[in-house]
Amino acid sequence: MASRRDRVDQRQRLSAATWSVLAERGLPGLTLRAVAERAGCTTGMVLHTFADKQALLVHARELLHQRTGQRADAMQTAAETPGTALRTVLLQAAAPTTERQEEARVWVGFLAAALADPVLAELHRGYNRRFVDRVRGLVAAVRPDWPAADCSSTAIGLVALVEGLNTLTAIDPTTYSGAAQRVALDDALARLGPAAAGHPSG
Amino acid sequence: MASRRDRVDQRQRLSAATWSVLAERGLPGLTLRAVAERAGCTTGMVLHTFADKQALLVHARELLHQRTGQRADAMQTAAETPGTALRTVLLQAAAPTTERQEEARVWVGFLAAALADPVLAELHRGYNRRFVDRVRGLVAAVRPDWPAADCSSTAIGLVALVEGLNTLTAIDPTTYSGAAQRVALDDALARLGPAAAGHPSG
DNA sequence: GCGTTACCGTAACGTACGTTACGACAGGGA
DNA sequence: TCCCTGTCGTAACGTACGTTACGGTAACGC
Repeated sequence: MASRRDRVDQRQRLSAATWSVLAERGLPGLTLRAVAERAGCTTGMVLHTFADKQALLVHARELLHQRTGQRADAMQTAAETPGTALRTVLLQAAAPTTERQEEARVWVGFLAAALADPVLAELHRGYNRRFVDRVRGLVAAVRPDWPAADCSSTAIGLVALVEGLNTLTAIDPTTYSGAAQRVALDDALARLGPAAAGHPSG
Repeated sequence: MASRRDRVDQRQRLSAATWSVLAERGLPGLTLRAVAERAGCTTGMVLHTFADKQALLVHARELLHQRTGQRADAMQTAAETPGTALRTVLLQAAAPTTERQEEARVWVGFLAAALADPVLAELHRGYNRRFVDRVRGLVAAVRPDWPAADCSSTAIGLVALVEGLNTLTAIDPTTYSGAAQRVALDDALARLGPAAAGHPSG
């Protein structure tokens, strides 16, 4: 007998609920009961869809990466030049809008959870290294004249800047406003030359 | 009757134990029992010294800021030029050594706790803004010819870079090694001109 | 030396967590 | 129609948490 309900859809809805609770209540408030209440079901259904809490966390973490990754893909393919691709990818990875600030809080929550959960830590490292690789490739496309080592160090610096903006915006959106993030990013991109400079239109 | 034991010393030892547990077990493992065990006492003594868990957390957070602030003060006053002052202050704020990586993990833990605790959040914002002010002053000292707005945005960018390095090192010390952090920081400081360039001696 | 007072370990309480077991219910095959 | 299998809500379990109450103990004032 096949499944009477859509299991994949249920997993996604529960992951979204996990994400929502994590953004609103923070890591200590992320309980199975809170997730079930947000998803409109019971803990029994949650643990019937996922084996345990860690499986739910892992799937929610994968969902977060999937969303950000798809957005980065869209930005990268839509860009006309490598310079705009690099800038838009980095900018959307930061948290310039209120919606992205929620993602930033979720990201910080997963990061803190990963410090005590080896599985989440390994996921986090993998995703972040993939992001560094993506940025490294874009830097190399913008500056083909640079040696690989320079592209790598530049990519690491850019990723650290973006994730730092993410982290700081999560706790202090006033100081680290969207405009301030754009300025900081364009400032860093200015070292790559005019090919990666930001446009006035945003 | 005066206190028979040194209350101040006890608070500091308990805060250090809080810090130690937070670095080792992460935020979920930070319990009063774990802190008491690490400090070599019982939960009764912990809650006799601090009113509740949040008071312990707040004091430990203040201790972390006190240590980093004192280190920054020492670096700043020992520096011979504003350029070296800015560089050393930023570099020690990052996590180039194993010891600082432990601090970085603690910092991330407090950050995640602050997302759900308004008191810790306000503390975090205050400390971070003070750090931004410090960096802004050093940037202005290095480049007196820059307008104030440029100094502010540069300071925000440098702080975001440093905290980003902190965050990423906490979970992936391999990718974000001490050498990589120095390169990324010197790369960003190169935009301030030769006055803030890093010395080969480290 | 004795009463008082502050200190702190012990033990328990209530609560909330993750997890498990069980029963009700609904959809397909014979 | 009857059964059987999968699905999910209900309720409970054991555990660990923050917190509180209480008793023993050691230091100070007299």
